[in-house]
Amino acid sequence: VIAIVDINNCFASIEQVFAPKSRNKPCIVLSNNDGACVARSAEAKALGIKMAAPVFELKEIIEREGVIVYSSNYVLYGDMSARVMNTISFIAPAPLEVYSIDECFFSMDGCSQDQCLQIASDIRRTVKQNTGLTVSIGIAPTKVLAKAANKLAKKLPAGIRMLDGYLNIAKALMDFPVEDLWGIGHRYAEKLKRLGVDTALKLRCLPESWIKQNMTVLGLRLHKELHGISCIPIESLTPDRKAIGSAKSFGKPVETFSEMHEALSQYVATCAVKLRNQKNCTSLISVFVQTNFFNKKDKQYSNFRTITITPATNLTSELIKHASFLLRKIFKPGYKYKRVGVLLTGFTPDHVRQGHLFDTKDRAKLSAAQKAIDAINKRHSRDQVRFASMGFERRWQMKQEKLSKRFTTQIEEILTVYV
DNA sequence: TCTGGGGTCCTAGGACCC
DNA sequence: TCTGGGGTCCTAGGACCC
Repeated sequence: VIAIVDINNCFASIEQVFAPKSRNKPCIVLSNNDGACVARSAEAKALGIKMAAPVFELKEIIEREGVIVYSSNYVLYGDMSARVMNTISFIAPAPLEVYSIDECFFSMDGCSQDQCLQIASDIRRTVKQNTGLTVSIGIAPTKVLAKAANKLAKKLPAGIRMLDGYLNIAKALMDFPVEDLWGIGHRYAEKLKRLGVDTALKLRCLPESWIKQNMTVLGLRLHKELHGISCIPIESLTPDRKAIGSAKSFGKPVETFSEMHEALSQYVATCAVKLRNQKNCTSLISVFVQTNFFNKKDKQYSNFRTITITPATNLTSELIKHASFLLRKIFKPGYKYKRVGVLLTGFTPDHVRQGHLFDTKDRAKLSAAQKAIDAINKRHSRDQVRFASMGFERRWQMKQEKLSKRFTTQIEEILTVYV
């Protein structure tokens, strides 16, 4: 038996915890650059505001209905998420798989139906008390069915739904839209609907051979899970990343090499910290540039280039040097750029790094310096010590006009309460 | 004016090995 | 006349997730 716990309207709900005036009101959270809507309170959903809708299309409804708008504040969401997961882990009978910022799975093997429901309601009550957030809980024999149960739970006042028994499950899947299944994206949904397969139950009734041929082994796994055969195990240990990247759109178009280079250096530094945190070195670095595809008037350009790094490294200084080299190769003047990005792949553990015959650098010394920088930045704030190439003016930085405070992680930004 | 960011996995095809 | 068998690795493209 598998449970999944999911925070309702996660980002919007977190903002509402810290801004009582926005509770029970339509409230949305925007993507980076305040570009599109990525989270909506129940009231905002009721107004018909769609997920991923661009803000300029929502302008009218925002003004007319007094919708409260926030930029995304990942420091705050990350910390609140950790508090929720921590709370759940004290009550859950098994280790959690933290699947995303707002969801976790855990096993309930060995619990009776009553125990499952009791644990679920304990979790709901305690998370609400500890964090002010509401969670929904789905319980079923497989992950795919638990996800479906979770979706159904959101429509119930109790916020908990358990699916068990082959026939009961069939009944629930009968009016479950196929596109709402975990693992069915818009491509497969279109294809299935064209064949008249519009519910989860109809998908479950298709023969395995058809599934395998048209939806690869991933589809096959999903199909078996719908039949109650668990194929996707709970993984409570998070594996190391196989790729680490950063690519953000600019707040305004960027045309100069120097500004592109500043932004790229910043993104490389961010990736390098993550790389060192998982104790890896990287041997492949790619850089890409992009103009704004939505802008039909300006001429468009995009390009990317990859090089192998020998010996593999995780030093920010070296990575910035390689990234600059690549940017110089693909940057063309005369365009209005929207985005620059970097992707690191080809990881090796840092303690078994392959050396290089002609490498003369004193790596022990460079690593020690890097460690000192990381320690300072960890204790104080991010980028307290940084490379000059990361820039100071930062005119390329993303737009975040409605950013809330980092209430739970910066003492200077703690919530003030008037009595 | 204005449309996010960061990931994973699978498959097919080509190059290459002995 | 006629040209094997059993593999690995890499890449691009496409699907998916939150």
